Amino acid sequence: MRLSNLYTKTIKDNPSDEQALNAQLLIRAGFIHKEMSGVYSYLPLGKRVLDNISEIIKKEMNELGCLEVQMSSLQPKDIWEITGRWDDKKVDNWFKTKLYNGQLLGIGLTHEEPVIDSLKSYVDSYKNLPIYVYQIQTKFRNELRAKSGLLRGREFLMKDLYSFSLNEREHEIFYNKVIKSYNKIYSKLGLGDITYRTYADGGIFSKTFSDEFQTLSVAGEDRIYVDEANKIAINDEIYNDQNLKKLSLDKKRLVLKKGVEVGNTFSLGSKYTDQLGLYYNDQAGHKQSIIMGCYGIGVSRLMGVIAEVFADDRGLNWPTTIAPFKVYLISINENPKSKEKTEVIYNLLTRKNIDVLYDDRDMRAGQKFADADLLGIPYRVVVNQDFEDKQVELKRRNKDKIEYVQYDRLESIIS
RNA sequence: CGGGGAUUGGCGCAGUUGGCUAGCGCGCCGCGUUUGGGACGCGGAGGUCGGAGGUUCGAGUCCUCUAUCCCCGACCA
Repeated sequence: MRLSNLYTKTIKDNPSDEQALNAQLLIRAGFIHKEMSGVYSYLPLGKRVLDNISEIIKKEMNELGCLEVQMSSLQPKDIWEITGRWDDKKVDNWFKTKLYNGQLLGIGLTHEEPVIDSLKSYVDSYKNLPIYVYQIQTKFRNELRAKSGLLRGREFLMKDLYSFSLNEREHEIFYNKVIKSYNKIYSKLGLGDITYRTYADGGIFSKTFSDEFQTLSVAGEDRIYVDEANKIAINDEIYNDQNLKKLSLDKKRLVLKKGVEVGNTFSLGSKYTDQLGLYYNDQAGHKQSIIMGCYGIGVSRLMGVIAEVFADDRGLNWPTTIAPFKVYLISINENPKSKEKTEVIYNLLTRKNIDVLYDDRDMRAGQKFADADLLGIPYRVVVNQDFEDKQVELKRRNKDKIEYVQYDRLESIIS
């Protein structure tokens, strides 16, 4: 993409209505636009990052044998009344609205009820199970207080997976596969070293523990006790001697840190499937309960966390796997010859499916460098008329070293 | 929802004890000089001060209400 085609532009001053680093940088760099508190639009650059994160997640989900769907955001209240979760006293962050005829609707904040309800049309035999369905969809939650930019919004993108298994044993097996898969996802996103599986409260979902995935960050609102050597943690909310013993955690190894919850997994048993009447017939023709699990990953929250933890004083710094573009291409000391060479490189890399952001604007070098840094593009390629034939300058966003390479070698270095 | 802070061109800010045509920086438009780390000069465009009501000869400045944003707390299946 040519930068001259991008309508967003960078700004030097931090917005006055944001304190959170992730929001400040993402707004300054033109990745997101704030619509209101806790609600952001994703602009061309931000949309690419969001899509890249989604793709990584999708790939892992599909490898687990999960099927992607997209459920509705508008929700009828009756199925939620069956489980008691329509009640504002039980679930206090619903957005609710109504049709002109007076019928009440909820705006989706999670999808256990509707996914179960829809499966009733298709599941009646043990032969139909297991079923794993997921979606990446915008969720709406009427938070009392939105905060921290993308970390806690009222409208956000989330991956939610629901599993339906024949029995507890099969559920456990799948549940553990999801945990592994989640670890893979966070590694690919560059967060592997600072993201911990964390024991947490099962909430109203279940009496047992749930698993959270917490990424260490000073911006986090969760307090977790981390066992670094064993790569495990426990949330402050369930931290007590009894639970430590139950989970066989060693108090002496635990260090208190702040984390951002970037994922969670729950074992739901047959609570919701029973309530909503989703059963299967076993081989003997007897009605059996279905064991359910639900598994979330905050996609837009991840974008905020990643922006936050990798940023430096010059701006964003995306991992190569999710950067909106791999290469920021600059031609300076513009003359016809170097411009021509830059065009050649742009076309070459683009043809090789490497995402290049070509800064073809008529601007001074300093501004282009500053923008390359602020946008956090992993590789910067500079063409200068003084360079010999095929030589270009290559610099990584997170390193100071500058190297000079032949441009036909770029592809192998970058990918 | 409790407490604290904020609201002045697109963005970031200043605006004395109420007083004259509401300033500055960034950005934007034009011309010229520049051109490897957010250049410089000259000339322009753009705001009625979040909203409503009130006090006053006179309100961006004072009072009341209200909206929105940020932070702390509570809450977060």
